[in-house]
Amino acid sequence: MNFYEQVYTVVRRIPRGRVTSYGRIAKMLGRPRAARAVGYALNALRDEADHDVPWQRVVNAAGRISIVNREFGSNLQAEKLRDEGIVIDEQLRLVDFTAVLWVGLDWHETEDLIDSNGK
DNA sequence: TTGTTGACCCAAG
DNA sequence: TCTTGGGCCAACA
Repeated sequence: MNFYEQVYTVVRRIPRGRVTSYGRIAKMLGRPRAARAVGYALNALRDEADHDVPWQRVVNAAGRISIVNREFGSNLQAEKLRDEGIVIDEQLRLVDFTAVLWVGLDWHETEDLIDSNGK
């Protein structure tokens, strides 16, 4: 199981209507400083036609959406999150970030998850 | 092997 | 608030 797959495994555990951050995911995987790599992994999803990873539930540590659309005034990630009931303002900030934040799993639990799921 | 590039993070100012 | 700078990790040429 490579790093990307580990990231996806954790992201799939995020409940609907909740969010977490790149850094937290990295921490769950036992790599507290690999946040950038998590973003890189999610970026790679765009090329995969068929996946069930709720990438929209991952934002940066400040509770803001990091993906920039060239199209003015709309943002795919914001739309998806609003569909789940999350309130986002015009500047792509999650209004109630702390309330919807998914604290996630500790390293130990994540390890088990990856083991049982991995090949 | 080296350098560059990100959907990042955090501390300062 | 916002901008900077330094630090980090993984993929890729």
